Amino acid sequence: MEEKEISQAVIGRLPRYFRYLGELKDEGVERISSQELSELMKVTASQIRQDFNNFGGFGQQGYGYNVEYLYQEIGRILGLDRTHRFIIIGAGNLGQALGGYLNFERRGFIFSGMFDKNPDLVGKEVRGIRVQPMEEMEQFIRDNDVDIAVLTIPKTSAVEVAERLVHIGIRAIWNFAHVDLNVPEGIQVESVHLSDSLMKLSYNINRYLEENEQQCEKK
Amino acid sequence: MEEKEISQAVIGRLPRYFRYLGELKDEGVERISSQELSELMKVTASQIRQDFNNFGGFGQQGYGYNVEYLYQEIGRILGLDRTHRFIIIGAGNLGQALGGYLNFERRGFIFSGMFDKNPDLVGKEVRGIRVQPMEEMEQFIRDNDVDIAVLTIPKTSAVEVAERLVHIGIRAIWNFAHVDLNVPEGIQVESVHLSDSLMKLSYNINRYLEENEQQCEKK
DNA sequence: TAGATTGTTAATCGATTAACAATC
DNA sequence: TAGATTGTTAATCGATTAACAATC
Repeated sequence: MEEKEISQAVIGRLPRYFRYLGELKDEGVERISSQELSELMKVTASQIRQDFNNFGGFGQQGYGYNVEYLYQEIGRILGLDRTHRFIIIGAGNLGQALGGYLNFERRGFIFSGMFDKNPDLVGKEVRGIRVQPMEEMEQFIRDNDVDIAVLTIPKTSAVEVAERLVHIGIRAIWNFAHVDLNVPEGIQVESVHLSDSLMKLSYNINRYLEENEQQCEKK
Repeated sequence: MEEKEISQAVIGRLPRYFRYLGELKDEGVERISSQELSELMKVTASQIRQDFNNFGGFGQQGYGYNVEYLYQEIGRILGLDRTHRFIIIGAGNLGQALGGYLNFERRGFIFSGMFDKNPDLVGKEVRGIRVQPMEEMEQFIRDNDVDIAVLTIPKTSAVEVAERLVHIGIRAIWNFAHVDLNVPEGIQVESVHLSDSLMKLSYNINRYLEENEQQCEKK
């Protein structure tokens, strides 16, 4: 039974489909064609159909796709029908921001614990969760069936904490530290490198400026 | 004078090169070959050479690349030799986290102003910057030569605020709201969709679980 | 000069788009 | 049945990798 591997390019587009379908659903739209969806999302209808057909036929010839059904199926593919318990390591502003973000809860991501090595932050509460010292992390993960650890700590400590997480058998790491984490196969890492994102923006600003300067010179 | 357009795939890799080269530089490494760098970064040497050669020849046959020089050149390509003034719109935890992030300053991104529509937050200070009411945004952008607006507000207000920013002639938007912003050509938008990132993680966790379940069944 | 390693061209691979037969 | 639109195969495009001549 050979399962074809789905490319990460496709996976990366699923959340966006999910978002648009959720909005359509909320607006009471019942059916949509790949053509209509393509105009809304500014991608090709071909790509939409190809993407969905990686997972089986969700549509019906002559009709299109049922919004509610497709929404649910994509949610299921993304694993949003299961619950995932997560802890946040690093109780600074970013950690607090993520802990307070209620939309995660709606998608089955349960904020279960928070840790910090700074004694001043220990004991503080974020959305009903008390910040604990780092020493209690391993025990807490074991006792509370934690799937995901969110790293909102500086890169200097991130590597070391990641090693502890791997050792205790964490399933996934959502990494906000500005460093690449090397973990064994089977442990999932998703990194959000904010400054990389900002640098890309900077490049595109300046590229645009330069193009315009050239055009002015031509005149 | 036909300028070849650099693909966003390449641009997206530049910040990572920049980061590794910065670390090598700090460690006092003087020269590095594409082969060595490829082992460090876990990409192919071929890709590294191709990427760099989009911008001209930075290396020397038989020698490799000078770390310091390459680091500077990539920084320049990314526009990090210029300063960019940014304001943060939305003074919640995420906005405060970004405002407090000192590393941006080191790269030439100057935190200049902060705005919120909530009167309770107006007047509060984040790293010496006073939160102002939304009404003052346009005047502030005009007076302070602001390049980038960072949106850390809910999606409901993000679309409306983005329109105001476009109207006043902002150059770039760094968007953390969970919505796609449609802006005219020439205004740069870089979106960080945190829940999309979390959903990708969720997919990969569950994919791995399912693969293992299948393997168990086989036995 | 000999060895190393780039810059660059050519080959391969994968992802996107186009086309259309299948079918609701 | 006729029209619409999917699912899927084939064509195209772009990105990655391999190979090697140029050259430091």
